[in-house]
This record gives sequence, structure tokens and C-alpha cells, in this order.
Amino acid sequence: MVIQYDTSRPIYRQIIEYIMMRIASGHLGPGEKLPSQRRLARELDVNPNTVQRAYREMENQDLVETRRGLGTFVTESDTKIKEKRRELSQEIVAEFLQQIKSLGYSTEEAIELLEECSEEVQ
Amino acid sequence: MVIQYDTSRPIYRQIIEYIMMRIASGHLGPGEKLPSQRRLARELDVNPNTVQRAYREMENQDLVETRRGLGTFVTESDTKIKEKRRELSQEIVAEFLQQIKSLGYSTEEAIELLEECSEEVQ
Amino acid sequence: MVIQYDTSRPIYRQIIEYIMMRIASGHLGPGEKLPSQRRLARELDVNPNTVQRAYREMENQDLVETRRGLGTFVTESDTKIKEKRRELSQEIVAEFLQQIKSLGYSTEEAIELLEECSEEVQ
Amino acid sequence: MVIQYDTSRPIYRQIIEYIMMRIASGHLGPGEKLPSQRRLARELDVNPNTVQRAYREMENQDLVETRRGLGTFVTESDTKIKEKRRELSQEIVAEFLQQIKSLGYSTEEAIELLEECSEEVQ
DNA sequence: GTGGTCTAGACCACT
DNA sequence: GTGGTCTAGACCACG
Repeated sequence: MVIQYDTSRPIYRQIIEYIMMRIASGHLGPGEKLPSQRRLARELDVNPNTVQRAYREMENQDLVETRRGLGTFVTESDTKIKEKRRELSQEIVAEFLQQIKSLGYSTEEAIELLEECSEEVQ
Repeated sequence: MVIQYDTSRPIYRQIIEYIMMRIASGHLGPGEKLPSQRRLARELDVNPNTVQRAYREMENQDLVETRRGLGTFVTESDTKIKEKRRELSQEIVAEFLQQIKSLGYSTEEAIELLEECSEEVQ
Repeated sequence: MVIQYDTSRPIYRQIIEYIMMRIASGHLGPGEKLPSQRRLARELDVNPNTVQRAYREMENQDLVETRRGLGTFVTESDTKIKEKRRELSQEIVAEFLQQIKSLGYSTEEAIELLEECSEEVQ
Repeated sequence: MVIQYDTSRPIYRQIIEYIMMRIASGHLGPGEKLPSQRRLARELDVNPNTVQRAYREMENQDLVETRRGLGTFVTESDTKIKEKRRELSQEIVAEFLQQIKSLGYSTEEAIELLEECSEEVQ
């Protein structure tokens, strides 16, 4: 994972998004242990407090559970994870549509742009 | 236009995006006059300084020009506008693809999600 | 308001509970401004970060709204406030009943204890 | 007994409260043997150190006695137990009253809430 | 070792 | 002035 220190997107938010994506996409399964706050902080070269804040906010959303002295774990609830995946994808799609439409594109044109861009990447 | 005060997106940036979209989509043509800073501030119920900052940043990108005593105007350069439109749409599409793929969706699935969401809005 | 620095109850939680009570009991009405983070921090003689954390958590629960540069305000939603009051009182009562019953008291005995204790305070 | 790992209440404290309640309510009589530390640890799926800490703290309050090689036993002193029961119930009632009143309820309303909640549980 | 709380203080963004 | 983010570092609680 790569942190962008320069951007306006807060670091703790970048961490949240990264971990959330890992969970929602299944790379981190239910019950799996996240890296410890201190370790991740060392790896990303940020302050442990920053990692802690990210973990705490995910806990507020019931995505992870933490046990003092043990660590932080992905929630056991498969439902919760799937729900989050749906939620995230809907948010992403809705925001995209809203933006692209205010630029004057129709859904069809948006799909064309998507296919073009996708091919380029290949 | 509706300002979201609660979000992390700064107000001045929301204003920039709004005006940019109006320009890039053609709602605001080349040379057309933007609302005066004070008037827009009153309409949006924000601080005039905030509008000023938004206008200033757009000027830095050569999208608008400010003429003392007259007001702020969209650039006359059609090329500049089209360039901006392309630039914006590419950014939007690229970001969307990056996000949706990190959730584990393929381009095809992304298009399906798009069509679903688009129908709902109708 | 008096902070207990010695206890195990975290300071930020004491602040949350205090403000919540003020809101739920109507002492702080909808839309009313909370003391600024820095000011409350000075008054309570705690670090501004500690106050901020308290405010942030209340914002996550939609009890308050913050506007950068302006301050933090009680939510305008009267419904939300009443809901919170009901929620809080139910939690309090449920916990009390659970505790007192596990000591072997019936509801009737609990009420008696309550009346005794209440008279003493008078 | 069910341990809540997620809450802010430490596990050893939850164990103490549980055992205390059993003693104060008479489920565990004077001189009776507590489950061995290891057995309780296995049952609750917690670290034996955690149980040990709970037992130690209760010993400090003269509620239990530990005899090397034999186990841990409820104190023989009936007086001590009754005293503890009174002490606990008073604390519980006082805290309840303090909380419910700061929400703006009178003692009478508190009693009503209590009766409502109590009926629901039935 | 793990996470939790708190402080002091810096710097930024916004009104 | 307001709130937001981040760091460095201390001390505590838990397993």
C-alpha cells in the first residue's frame, strides 16, 4: 500500500479505504487479523495514532473488532462484509454517474468512455 | 446548487467543481459572465471570501478571467474549455475504474452496475 | 461540569455523556452552538484533542454538526434528539434492572430501594 | 456467563462483577469453592492470567480466600457478604438515580420507566 | 506483545 | 477566530 502524504486526502482516510477495499474484495476474510497498529504504522511510516484512528472508525462501522492485548480482526459477519461491498460499490457508481452527467454525458456515452479507458489500461 | 456543509469536501472546492461543470458542459459559454462574487455568496449562504477563493483558483487555471469593476468571465478560448472537458472526464473515468476494480469488479460488471443504477435514477 | 481525572472512565467519554445529557434533557436546544473545542478545553483544563474526540464521536452519532471555521452545533433534528433521549433512558433503565436483579432483588424491591435512596437525597 | 470482548469494560472486571453478584445474591454461599482459575479460563475462553487477576482483586476485598493447593473459596464471614450486598445495591441505585435525573426525569417517572421495562422483559 | 487514552504542540483549511 | 490532521511521546490496561 502506498500513502500519498502530499494530497489533501487525510492519511487515516486513505488507510480506511485501503483496508475496506481489502475486506470488501475478499482479500481479508472474516475473522482475519489486521496488522497491529504499531506494525502498520512502521510499515507506512506514519504515527501509530493515525493508524489507530483509522482502525477505530472502521470499528464504529462494525467492519472490524478489536480486542485489547490481542489485536484487530475483520468482523466474523459475512453479511456485514457483503453489505459493505454493496454499499461501497453503489456509492462509487452513483458518484461517478453524477459527475459524468453534470459534464453533459449520457449513460451510453459514459459507458463508451469507460470501455476506451479500460482498453488503454490493458 | 446545494452546498454540503457537513462533508469533508471544502466549500470553495464544491463551488469550483460546480462552476467547472457548468463551463465544461456548455451551460456557461465562452466569454459569459459568472454571477458576481457577492451575489453567489448570498445565494449559497457562504462567506464572500469563500467564493473569492474559488474564483481565484479557477483564474489560476485560465478557466475564467476577472476584470476589475466588470466581473468574472468564462475564458474566450474554446480550445481551453474543450481541453478542460476532456481532462475532467478522463480523470473521472480513471478514478471510477480504479475504485471499482479494487472492489474486485471487472469492467463488464462495472457497466452492469452502471446500467442498474442509471435505471433507478430514471 | 466537573471532570474526574482519576477514574477509569475516559475524559472524552465523560464529556460526551455530559453534553449528551444536556442535549437530551433540553438544556441545549436544536441548532444551539456548543462551546468551541479550544474554549471547552481551557475550561475543563484538558487537551483540545480530547474535546475534539468527544465532539467527533457525537457527530458520528448525528447528535451534533460541525462547520469548519464556524463551530459545532446541536443537530436541528428534534426527532433525533428525542430518539436519543429515549435511547439513553432505556439503556440506563435496562442496565439498572439487570444489575439489581442479579443481586437477587425483585422489581418491587428495586422500587423500594429507589424511594429510600431518593428520600435521603432530599 | 457471557464475556463481552467488544466493550470497554475490561474482562477481569466483568468476571469480578459476575462472581460478586453470585456471592451477594447467595448463589455462592460462605465457604463455597469457586471454579479453579484454569477451569474458568477455559470455560470463558480467556487467558488464565485474566481470571487470576479477578480472583486476586476479590481477595484484596476479603470476599474470597485462596488456599494454596486447594483452590479459592468464598469468605466464611456472613457479615462481610451482607455488607457487600448492601454496598453494591446502594451504589447501583445511586448511580441509576443520578443518571436518570440528569436526563430530566423525576423519581416518579423513573419508577414508571422501570415498571414498563420490567414488563417487557417478562 | 497488543490496543487505549492523553498531552503538547505543530501546521493546515475555512469563515 | 473556528475545526481538522498529524506527530512524538508518555503512561496505562490487557493477555
